[in-house]
Amino acid sequence: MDKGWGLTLASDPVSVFSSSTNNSPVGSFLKIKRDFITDHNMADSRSKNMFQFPGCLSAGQDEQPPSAAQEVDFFKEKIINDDSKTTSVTVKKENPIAEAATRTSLGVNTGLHLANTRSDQSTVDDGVSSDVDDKRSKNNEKLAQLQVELQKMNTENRRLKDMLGQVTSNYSALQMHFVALMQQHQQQNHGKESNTEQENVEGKSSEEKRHEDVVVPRQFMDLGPSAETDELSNSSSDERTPSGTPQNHVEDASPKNNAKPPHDQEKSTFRDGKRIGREESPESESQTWKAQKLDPSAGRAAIEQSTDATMRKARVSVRARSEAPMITDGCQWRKYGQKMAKGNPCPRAYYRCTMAVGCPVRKQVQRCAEDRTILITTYEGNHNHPLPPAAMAMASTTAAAASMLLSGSMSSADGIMNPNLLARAILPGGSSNMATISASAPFPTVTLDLTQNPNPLQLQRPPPQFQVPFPGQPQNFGPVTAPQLPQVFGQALYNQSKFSGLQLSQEIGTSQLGHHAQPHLLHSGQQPSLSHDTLSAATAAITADPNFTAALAAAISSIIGGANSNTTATNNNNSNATNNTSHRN
DNA sequence: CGTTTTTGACCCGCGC
DNA sequence: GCGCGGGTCAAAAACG
Repeated sequence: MDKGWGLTLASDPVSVFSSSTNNSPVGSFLKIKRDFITDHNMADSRSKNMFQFPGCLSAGQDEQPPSAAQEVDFFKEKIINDDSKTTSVTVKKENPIAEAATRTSLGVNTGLHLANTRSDQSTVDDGVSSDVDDKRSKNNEKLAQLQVELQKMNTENRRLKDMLGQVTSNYSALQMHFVALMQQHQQQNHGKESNTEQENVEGKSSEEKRHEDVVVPRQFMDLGPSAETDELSNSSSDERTPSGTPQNHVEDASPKNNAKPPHDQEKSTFRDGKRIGREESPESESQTWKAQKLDPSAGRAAIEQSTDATMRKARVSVRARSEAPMITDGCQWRKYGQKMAKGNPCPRAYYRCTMAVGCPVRKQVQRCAEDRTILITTYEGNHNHPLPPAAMAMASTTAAAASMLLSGSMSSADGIMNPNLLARAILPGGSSNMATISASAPFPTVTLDLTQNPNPLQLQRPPPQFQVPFPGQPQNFGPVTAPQLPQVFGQALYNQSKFSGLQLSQEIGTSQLGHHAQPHLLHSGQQPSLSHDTLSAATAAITADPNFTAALAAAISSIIGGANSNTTATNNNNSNATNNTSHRN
């Protein structure tokens, strides 16, 4: 995942600009974006603010050389000084001198700096020569020029800032849009699943379920790199040894817990940390340790680990109608516990992902007490392994929602996210019955309600705010550029439709899920019910707006881009290392 | 025989 | 400090 589109949408200088003002909703976006963009600068104490993201939104941090943080800091100083320079000339004269060494050492030069340097040099020269007053007047002229230049830069900075705000806003909207899409896909899948199972004898349900768990993912494995991703992975995921991990290495790799023995480390963490300490921690620690052995820059692994821990605090609850004991989300789960939850006669089942050793993802499945046809599945954590496209739908959905939740909680000063923002992002149409947010402790939770069908696929109307021209955007978009998007997105939609029985053309304009003709179970090689015509028409409509296309390209690339770097199902260590997103997550 | 599920026990945080 | 509830563990049972 080399193409973090966060990097594309905003370079570091811009991201730094965004860090100065964060009170407005746009500021919230900016802050979110900044976290994505500059989280390579957050390996310090601010790493707690890091959260991973599905796809490669924070992939840049893994690609940044260790000096990247310095560069960012430098820019910060630069900005501060730029601000100050607008008010005073004398300050301007001093700071550039002080900064000159820094800038020179960093190999970064700005026109401003050069001008100041020349000014200083000219001072010396003039001092040697004759007229001091003339020299001063010249200097004043140059300073005036510098001021003008500064004003220009400030203006451009503001423009970039605004641009970034728009970009991040669009990004957020897109992401939640994607979430909504995935929900839709999953919902359809649920409907298909439940119908199928209703037709079968009760006793065969488990067999049916397993059949689906196996067949459905395999069915789409042929999507290959274009659809396969490790969008949720964030921690290096070699084959892990769940136990017997050399914990001393872990300590070394975990700067926060250096002083603590591993056990105390586990005990001292939060409730969630406790879980991590108990079983995820050995795994993650093992990952960290291995990464440290294999990768000299293993310190990032610890960051990733903490990122993962952060990610696990967010939960995504999916409410869906299903007769099956568990919704089919493409992953393989193993039940490790069952409890009777208070206030609900139905037991709550605990599952953990078994698609990869040490995958920290868990989920809880419980039927709704009021309506037992509703199955509430709560996901937690990020997959540290590649997912089949079938699993991607739900995984990316939940990871995106979790990321959104975390980003939202981080974006506000008091840790409470802006629900309006999310509601707008999730539901451009204004409906609010699809996703609810609970930021209450201990775990912020996003509930995606698939039991009611909102206006599906708002993609048909490109949101009007997608007007960012994305100047210079292609630089980091990687292979997924706007002209390629129709193919990519179309393929993605097509694949998703294959996976979940999404009926794009039928969905548009309809609002009742139950009215859909349920597609037959799709088998390998079988065409989905969605025709290419309708698909292409919808794709064309979606991609008609080039700006939306560009933004969507970024979103898509963030999710499926991981396949470019890694398509192996055995080990995605690389992608995890470069995909610290999150997410993904 | 290996894997998965079941289920009682255990741990831990939180509220009283 | 104690009880409660959520979450996890791990031995035993079930399954293929």
